[in-house]
Formats: sequence, structure tokens, C-alpha cells
Amino acid sequence: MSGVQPFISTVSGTLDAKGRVCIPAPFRDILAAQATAGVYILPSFSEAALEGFGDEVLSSFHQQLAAQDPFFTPSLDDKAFAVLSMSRLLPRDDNGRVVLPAEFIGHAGLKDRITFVGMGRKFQIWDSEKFLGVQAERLKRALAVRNANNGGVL
Amino acid sequence: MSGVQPFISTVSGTLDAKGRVCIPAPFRDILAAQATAGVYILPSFSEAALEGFGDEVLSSFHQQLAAQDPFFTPSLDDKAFAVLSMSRLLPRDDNGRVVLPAEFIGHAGLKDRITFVGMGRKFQIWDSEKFLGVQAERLKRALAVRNANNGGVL
DNA sequence: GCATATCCCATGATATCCCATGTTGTCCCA
DNA sequence: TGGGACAACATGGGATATCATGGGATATGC
Repeated sequence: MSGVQPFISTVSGTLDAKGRVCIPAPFRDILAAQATAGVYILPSFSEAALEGFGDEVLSSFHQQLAAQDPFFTPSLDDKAFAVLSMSRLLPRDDNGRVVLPAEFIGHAGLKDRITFVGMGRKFQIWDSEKFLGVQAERLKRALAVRNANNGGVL
Repeated sequence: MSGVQPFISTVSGTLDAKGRVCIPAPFRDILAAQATAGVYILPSFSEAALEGFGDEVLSSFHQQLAAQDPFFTPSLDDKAFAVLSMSRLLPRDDNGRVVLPAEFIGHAGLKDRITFVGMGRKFQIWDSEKFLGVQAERLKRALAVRNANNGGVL
């Protein structure tokens, strides 16, 4: 198992009346391997979804910013703001659940059925119904990429 | 044994009532050599089949994506989605079997008789009946390729 | 004191593990 | 070269543990 284990697969879950979601067990194991106390959650700034990740992504992102001049790199502040200021470290309870803040639930338009989507270094949380449309569109784009450069990895 | 051992040959197997399939012993040995806990399974984008592979394929794909910024690379989401979100790591039991999720069985249209097809870095799982037609067509295309580049060594 | 948030326990469903059995292919000996 | 014994593999079913989810009790802060 070289490097960091990727988040893979797509699983469905529920959001209860208290705003709790149960992080899938395989995802919890990956987070635990990164010595992450809970899970970092960030509202995506381009989509109606939440992004989840562990210490590995946060610290590599931080180091990438730290390598640049902190006062004279305009894009730096915007990126730092979009990611760092909006992220929260949510603690997990004994059952592997976290409580999503109300504004996060609103941002992603979450109802009671949600979908966890493994994306490698991060994963996404979608409203299950919203995700169906996004899924079809993404597959179409990926297929177009595949046809453009026949000879991809797979 | 330099590099990675390829999956070769075509063998038939069964899908039982619990959705279990027994990975052929030679394939298991190749997966075990890659330190893969089980086997990664991915529904093919373009065909009614499942694709199986080990850590060698997945981690090379993941590392390629991990080199880029996880939040500011739009194309990353499409590629990660197409492969990583659709793949699952299925654990093997002591007898070398894995449980296929119901949606995978549906995608490939699997009945009780299935066929494992060695394809080098990966292998495919087909419904045996469906594969008969595909096999003939593939041989025809391969022959066309051979005829197209006459002037080869053989 | 009330509202909010955290922790803990109980339950149902699901997936994992384990053992038993039949079959097939391989090896050895006559 | 043929037959028989053995071992490895594949398949079926049942027991067990893990996971996800709901509800309730206890602490905390305003």
C-alpha cells in the first residue's frame, strides 16, 4: 500500500433530523490512517456539494500556499480563503457519524437521502437526487475525454 | 519475474444466489503478488462487462491525479469520478470469492454462468452467453488490424 | 430554566467469516 | 499407458460480527 489510500466507490447514506451523517466505514479507515481526528468538510465553491478529506490534503494544500509570498501573491488570498476559511474539522462520534452545520446542509441542498462519492484524495457528499443528474453528465464528459485520447490508463 | 504479471486466458465460472463469484486461482495469485487486499472491480464505460484489476492499475491512476491541485483542477473531478467513484475494492473470502454488488450484476447483465477474460493489466467479467458474440466480433476486429498493417515482421 | 449540543445505548439490516461437500485436475505407481 | 489416490479448487449453506440508524439521557451554555 504505497502512499495514501484513495477514496473510491459510491455509497448512499442518510441525513437524520439532527443533521447527522454516518461516514462510510471504508472512508473512516482511510481518515484514521491519516491520523485525522475527525473529517474536514468544505462546501464546494463550484457545485452544490460538500467535499470531505483528511490531513493529507489539508497539509499538502497548506504547504503549497506556504511556498509563496504571503503578501504579494493576489491569487493566494483567494485560494486560501476558498479552502481554508470555509473548511471545518468535524468530530466523529463512536458510531462514525458527524454533525453537519445547518449552512453546509443548505449549501448542498441535502434532504434525507445522501450519496458519498469517492474521488481519490477527497470525497464528495451530494443529495442523492441531485447526484443522479450530475453523474450522467460527468460520465458523458469522461467518455468524451476517453474517445479523444484513445490509449488512456484503462 | 520482472514488472507485473499479466492476466491471461479465458475461464468460465458461476454466480451464485448471494452474488458471489470465485476469482480463478491464477488471477488470485497475480492479485496477491500486487499486495491487493481483494480485487478492484469497475463497470466498463463502453461495454456490458465488469473490469477487474489490482493495486498496480489503481495506484498508478491515482498517483497521476494526486500530483494536481485537488480543488482547482476541474478536469480532475471528471477523471476521478469516472474511475475512482465507480470502482470498488471487493474483499476476498478464504475460498477466493468476492460478492458483486447488485448494480454491477445489473450493468453486466450477469446470469448464473460467467466468463473471466484475461486482458493483461486487467481482466473482464462477462455473462457467458453475451461473451460468445463479443468474442467473435473482437477476433474479426483483430484480424482487420493485422491486415491493415501488412508489412509487419510477421 | 430552557434550548442546544454531545454522548451513549439499543435494534435491525447487512455483509463477512467459516465449515462442509462435490468436482476437477494432477501425480504416482503398477 | 491405464488406473487409482490425492490435492487443489470451486460451490453451497449457515452462523457470527460489523455497520448504519433511530431514539433517549445527560451535560453545557445562554
